[in-house]
Amino acid sequence: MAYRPTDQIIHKAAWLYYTHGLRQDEVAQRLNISRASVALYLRKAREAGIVNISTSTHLFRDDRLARRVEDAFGLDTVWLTGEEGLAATPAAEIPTLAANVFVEMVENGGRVCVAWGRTVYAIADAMNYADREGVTVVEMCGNLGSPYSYRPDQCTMEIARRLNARGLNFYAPLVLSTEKLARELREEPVIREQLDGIGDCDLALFTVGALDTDSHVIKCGALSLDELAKLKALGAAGVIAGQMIGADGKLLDCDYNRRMISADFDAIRAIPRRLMVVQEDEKLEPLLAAIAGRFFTHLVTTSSMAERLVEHHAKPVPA
Amino acid sequence: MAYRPTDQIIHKAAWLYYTHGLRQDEVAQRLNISRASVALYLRKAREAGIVNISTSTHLFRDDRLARRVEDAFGLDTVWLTGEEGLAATPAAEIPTLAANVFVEMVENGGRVCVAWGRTVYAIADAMNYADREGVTVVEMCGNLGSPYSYRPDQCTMEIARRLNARGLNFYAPLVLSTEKLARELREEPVIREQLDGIGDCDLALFTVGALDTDSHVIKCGALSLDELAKLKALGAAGVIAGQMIGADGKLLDCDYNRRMISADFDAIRAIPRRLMVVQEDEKLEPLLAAIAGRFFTHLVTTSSMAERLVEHHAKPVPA
DNA sequence: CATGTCGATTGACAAAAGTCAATTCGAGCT
DNA sequence: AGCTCGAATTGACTTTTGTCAATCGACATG
Repeated sequence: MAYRPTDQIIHKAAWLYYTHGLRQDEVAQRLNISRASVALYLRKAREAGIVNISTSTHLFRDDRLARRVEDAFGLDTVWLTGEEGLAATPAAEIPTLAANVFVEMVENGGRVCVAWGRTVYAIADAMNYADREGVTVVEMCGNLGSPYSYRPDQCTMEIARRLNARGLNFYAPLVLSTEKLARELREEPVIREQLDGIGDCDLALFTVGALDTDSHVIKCGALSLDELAKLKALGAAGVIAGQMIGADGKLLDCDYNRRMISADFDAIRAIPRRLMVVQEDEKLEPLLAAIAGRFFTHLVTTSSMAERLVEHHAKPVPA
Repeated sequence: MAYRPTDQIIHKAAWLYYTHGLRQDEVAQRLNISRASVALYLRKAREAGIVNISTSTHLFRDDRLARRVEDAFGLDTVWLTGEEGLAATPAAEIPTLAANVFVEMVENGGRVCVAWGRTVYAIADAMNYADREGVTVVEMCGNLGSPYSYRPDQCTMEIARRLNARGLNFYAPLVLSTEKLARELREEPVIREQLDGIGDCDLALFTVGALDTDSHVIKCGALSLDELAKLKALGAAGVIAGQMIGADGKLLDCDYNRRMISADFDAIRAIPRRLMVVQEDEKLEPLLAAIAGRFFTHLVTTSSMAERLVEHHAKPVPA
C-alpha cells in the first residue's frame, strides 16, 4: 500500500477513534479539523481496511448438523446458514458468510488461489476490506472474455483489492478450440509458471458448477448445449475450475477437458486448505462428485443442502 | 468459549448489524426485541470479542526512525509512538500500541508466553477482547505474592481472558531464599514442565526492567536496596524475566539469579517472535543490555528512546 | 400465596454520528 | 495576477445510537 500523505491523518483519526475510544468531536479537536472530516476519514479508514471490523463466524459452526457433515465426509470445518433468514436478503447470506470465513482464513504473507463464477463474484462483493500484508491472489484457471459481468479476472482482482493483496491473472483463455493449441499454450513459460504456482498456494476458494442448461458454463459460452448433452452422456456430474468431473470426482476423459487451461487437480489437492462454497440447492450431485474427488476441506453451504448430504451419506446406494 | 443460550441472539444481532450493515432498529425488528436490547447486545458482542474492531498499526511503523532502529540492531519490526500526543493520555500510548501490535501477532492455536511488570499489566488492560481459538498463554517466570496490584499471574490471566485463551500459571515463587531450594523446586515435575514449555512458544511479550531504587524489583520486594547495590557493583544492567543481566546481555553470575525460578535464556531466545516493550526513558541502559543479549526481535517504544538508541549505535564507545 | 430479589427488557430522552449542499482551497493554466 | 476546475472541507441539519430509570417476569422464600 503506497502511503499518500493524507493517509497519515486518516490513520491518526482511526487510531484515536477506534483504539482510544475518543468521540468524533474530540478527535476533530485534537487534529484541528471539523467533525465532518473526521466522519469522512473514518469511513475511508474502514473502506481501506485500516480499521477492521469482523464478526465471528462461530455461530454458523455451532450447529449439530454442521458437525454431522464434518464427520460424515471427513471435512475440517463446515459452516451452515440456517433457514431463519438471518440475512438482509436471503441470497446474500451464503456469499456474506463465505466472505467472512474466507477473510478469517487468509493469513499475512499467504498465497491464495481463487476460481470464478457467480458465487465467487458475490463473495468478492461481500468481502470486507482487510488490512493484510504480503498476500498474493492467483487465478485458478483461464479467463473468458464474455458479456458476463463476473469475469474470472475481475473476481481475482476484486478479491485482491479487498485483501490489500497482489493479484495475478491468468493470461490465457479458459477453453481453446483445439486440443493441440491448448497443449502448446500450457507449455508457454508464462502460463506454465502460473499453473505450477497453484500448487504452492496455502488456501483456495472455489465452487462446484452444475450442468443444467442454464448453468454457468453454458451461459458464459464456454460450452454449447450440444456439447453439454454429450458430456452428460459421458457421465459428467459437475464442474471444478472449468473442468468436467464424473460422479467419482475424477477428471472426465473428454475432448473438452483437453482443450482447457486450468489448474491440475493434483495441484488443487496439494493446497492444504480449500474452501468450497455452494449456494444453489440444485447442486447436490455436483457437490457429491466434488466430495468424491476430495476437492475441498472446508465447506460453506445451506442447512438444507447439509441435510441432503447427510441423508445421502446414510444410504449411499439409493434404491 | 462455552455457549450460553443467550449468546445465540447476541451473535445474530452482531452479524446483522456489523456484517450485513443493518441499522439497530432493523435488527430489533427482525429479532423481535427492542432496539435498546440490540444496543446492549452489540456492546456485549464487542466486549466478548464476537465482534473484533482492530486498527492497523502501520502508522507507527511508517517512520524513518523506526527503520533506522531496525537496521541498526537487526530487529524484525519496530513501532514508535511519536511526540505528537496521539494518545488519550500520553502514558496510555505505549501500552495501547503494544496491545494492538501484540494482538495482531497472536495466531490461532498459538502458544504465547508473557512476563510481568507494570508495563505488561498496562498492556493487558489496553488489550481488546479478541476472538482467537486454541491459544495458550503461559507465564514466563515465577510469581510474587505481593501488595502490588499487577501480580504476574494476574497479567497472564487477564491476557488469556482477552484472547479467549487458556492461561497457565507458574506455581512457584519468583525468587527463593536459598539456592538449594530453588534448584530442588526447578526439578519438581510441575515446574520443570512449565519451564520446558517456554521454549515451545511461538510468541513472547516482555519488558526489560531497570535497576533504580524505585524500580520494579525493589518495589515488589524481590530485592532489598542493599542487594541491589551489590548487584550493580557486580555489573547488573537490567532485568529480564526477573533475572539480572550485565551490559553484555549475559546472565549475571550471582547468588540472586541462582535463587530464581524463571525462564532459561536459551528457551526465550528459541521463541521465534519476541516483542519487547519499553515505556520509560530511563531504560536506555537496560534496553541496550537486552539488545546485546538478543532477547527480542520486535520492539515497541517511544521515538525519543529510538533516537537515543540510534545515536548510541553511531558511536558505540562513548568518549 | 404474597413478597422480595435480581437480571433482562424497554421507552423516552440525550448524545453522537451520518449526510449533503455550500464554500474554501489549491494546482494548473492563460 | 487572475481564472477555472475539481477535490477537500465545513456548517447545519437529520438520522442513528447510547443511556438509564422504570418496568417486567421468573424464581426463590417466608
